[in-house]
Formats: sequence, C-alpha cells, structure tokens
Amino acid sequence: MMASDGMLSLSWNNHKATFCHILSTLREKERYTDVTLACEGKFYPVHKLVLSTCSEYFENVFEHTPCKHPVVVLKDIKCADIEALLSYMYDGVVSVLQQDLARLIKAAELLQIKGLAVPDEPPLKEHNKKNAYPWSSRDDRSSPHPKRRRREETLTSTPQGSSVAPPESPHSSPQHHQESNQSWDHSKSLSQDQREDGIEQRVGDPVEPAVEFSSPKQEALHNQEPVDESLVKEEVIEGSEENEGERMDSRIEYGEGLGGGDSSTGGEEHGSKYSHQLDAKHPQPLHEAVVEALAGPSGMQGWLGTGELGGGFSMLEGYSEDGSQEVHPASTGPGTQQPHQMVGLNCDDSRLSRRRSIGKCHQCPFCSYSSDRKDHITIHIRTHTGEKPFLCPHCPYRAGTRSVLNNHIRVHTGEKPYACVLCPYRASHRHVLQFHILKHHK
DNA sequence: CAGCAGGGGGCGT
DNA sequence: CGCCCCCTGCTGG
Repeated sequence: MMASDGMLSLSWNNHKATFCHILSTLREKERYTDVTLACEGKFYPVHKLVLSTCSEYFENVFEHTPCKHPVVVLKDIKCADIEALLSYMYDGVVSVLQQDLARLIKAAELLQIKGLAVPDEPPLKEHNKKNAYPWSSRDDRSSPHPKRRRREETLTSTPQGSSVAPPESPHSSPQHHQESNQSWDHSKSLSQDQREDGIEQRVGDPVEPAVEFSSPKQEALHNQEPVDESLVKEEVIEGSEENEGERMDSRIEYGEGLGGGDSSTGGEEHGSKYSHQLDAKHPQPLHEAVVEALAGPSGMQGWLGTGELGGGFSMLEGYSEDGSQEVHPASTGPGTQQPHQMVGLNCDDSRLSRRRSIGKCHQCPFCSYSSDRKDHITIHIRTHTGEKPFLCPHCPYRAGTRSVLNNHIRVHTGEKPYACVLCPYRASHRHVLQFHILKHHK
C-alpha cells in the first residue's frame, strides 16, 4: 500500500504467527533464554521478555531481580501447570483437561497470567484460554489493575505463619495460600510495594516481626534483594539459624552454556558425556542435568521440593553471574502467598569476613555440597547446570574450569610437562606419570 | 589415557 | 572476591 506521500507501508502478513512461532522455537532450543523456572524439580529455561509480557507478576519479579539469569522456583504449582502456562504464553494456546482447568486457572492467577487470570473478572472460561493471545493483552499491562493489586496486605504472615516453621516442616501443601485470589494479590502487592515504596523499607515490613534478623548481614541481604522482600525474609527466618552456616553464595552462569547454546554445538564427538550441555539434540539438557542433580537424596529435592524440607518450592533467585543471592534451603513457610520464593544466594558473611575458611558457609543449592570457598561453589554448581564456559580452541570440547581446559588442550598440543626422572618418558598429566613410575620403575 | 570433581595456595583487584 | 593453577582421588573407555 502506498501512502499518499509516497511512503510505502510494508506489512508482514503473518508477522504475529511467525513471531510467536519463532519465540516458541527459541524456547525449545533454549536460545537466548534468560530465566529458568524451577517447579517440582523440573527446570524450564524461558525468556524474561515473554514472561514479563504475559505476566505482570513476572514483570515485577524481573524488575527487581538484577541477575542475568535468575532461577525462579515456583512453589505450590504443579509442573504440568507451568508447562501448560508456558505453552499458553508462548503459543497463545493450551489444551487442558476439564478436570485440570481449575487448577490451571489457579496457577495462572497466582502468576497473574494475562488472559487466564483476570483479577477483576471472574475466572476465565475455557474459551478464554484458547483464544486469548498473550500479546494482545499486553498493551494494557500497565493498566490492568495496578491499583487493585496493589492493595496492601501487610499481613504478610498468614495464620499458617508457618513461615517460621523449621525447614523440615511440611507446609508444602500446595494449597496453602493459593486458594484465593487474595493470596495472589497479596504476594503481588508485596512485590509492588517493594518496587514502589522502596526496597529498604522492606525491613520494616510487617512480616518482619516474625523474622529474626540476627545479623546485619541480613539487612545487607535485603538491600541486595529488592525482590519480594517478604519472601526473602521468610527464607531468612528459617535459615536464620544458620546465618553463617547455611547461607550460601553461589552463582550460576547460565549464560553461554545454558541459554546460548551457540557454541554449545560442540561436544558431540564426546558423545553423551557432554550431551547435557546444550546440544541441539537435547533441547532440554539443562532440565535433565538439573533434574538429575536433584534426584539425589540430599539434593535439591529436599530443597526445592517438596515440602519435606522446604515445604514448598522456593525461588532460587538469581543464580546468575551478576547476582549472587542467598539461598535458604528452608523455603518460606506456607504462610506466604507468593507463588514462588526468592532465595538469595549471597553470603553476606563474606563481607564480614574475607577469610575463606570460616566454616562452610556456602551451600550448593542443588545438593548437599558445601564449601567455605565461594569460587568452589560456583564451579561446583556448574556440575549441576552443565555450564562449561571454557571452550577448547581446537575442538568442540568445553570445560567447566580453566584448569580442566588447559589439561585438555594438551591432547591437542601434545605437550607433556610431566617428565619421568628415571627415564625419558614424559606424560601429559601427572596421573599418567605416576602410573608410569609405578608400573615401570617400581 | 582423558576427564571430572573437590580441595588448597596464591595473586590481583 | 574472583580467578588461576596445582594436586589428588576417582571413573570410564
């Protein structure tokens, strides 16, 4: 169509469809994903953009989460629902059994998924789900009902208030606070408060009373974690006893490895060994890797899981390069209404003490491993995430640490720095030399 | 033989 | 604090 002034208006006929398709494809390939949703032990690498577009809740969360690649642990929501909601958000459509509809809607309300959860309106009907196109509603995203949501619920701690309960307390009951929209509103309001009222004030948050901040560190923590302060607090509560001990600072860099995948193409020759990395062949390597990691008895299951330990899922917020946050194995009590929990990984202790060995204050969020060295935790976490930031310049091999890569590179360079003192033999690795000596010069 | 995971020392910022 | 490097124990092909 030509405009009167000679300007041409070029339209992409099926732009929306194509755009959405591409987005969906990107998710499948885990390309450019910058946030991971964790639910019932499963991990879903997705895009902040999409989540923010379809959910004001996520929008707020990300707004307060500086991390490059946060991990949002969703509690009280079934992974099936998350999958369905993701399908809805990415594809605009989702099929759901009638019997599961109520539950799905509830989850959508918790997460404030546009089109599925309409605060002021009655729960959507099925047809809504099918037709609603996330994108279509996004425009009003700001308008929807900010105020409404904003309704303050200072009552952060609900009767269940088990937030104070020990980690072991099984408040996992998924229903605890999802039951009503209010609960949703509640959480929402909290986050908004934080954002609008200022993060610092969180400390004074009503919830606070229940929480015992034993050390200044915690405050620091708060400052660092603008997001859902209430959540953090609760976490703190439970973990408070181990302020120094259980808190950990760890970071996961999903960056290249997980989301990017560009370079991840490599490793194929290494076979399945590296498949967990981001091989195109394994669209969800991260999931698998992490799930595996979680499988362990003492692993994340306890943590994220189930309520045995954590009583519901907690949010591991921000295991990212940028943001380290604290993770408290003990998730918030059921008292909280937030669909997720933010868990910080920062070990504020570090600030207080620069010494490395003051006890193992860094805990791996995925397993029972702990270390007094944050850097070691960082590396360790890569074993769970599959992240291997160090690429071999000669082959697709990727390593989790520089040292490992350097060792590997010797296979290409033929360098054999380890010489036998008893003969001309040289080995590329110390182990090899030791074996040689034992075998030939014993 | 190659790689992985964990621990420790050292260094620069 | 983060990174690098080294060492050790272990595993799998």
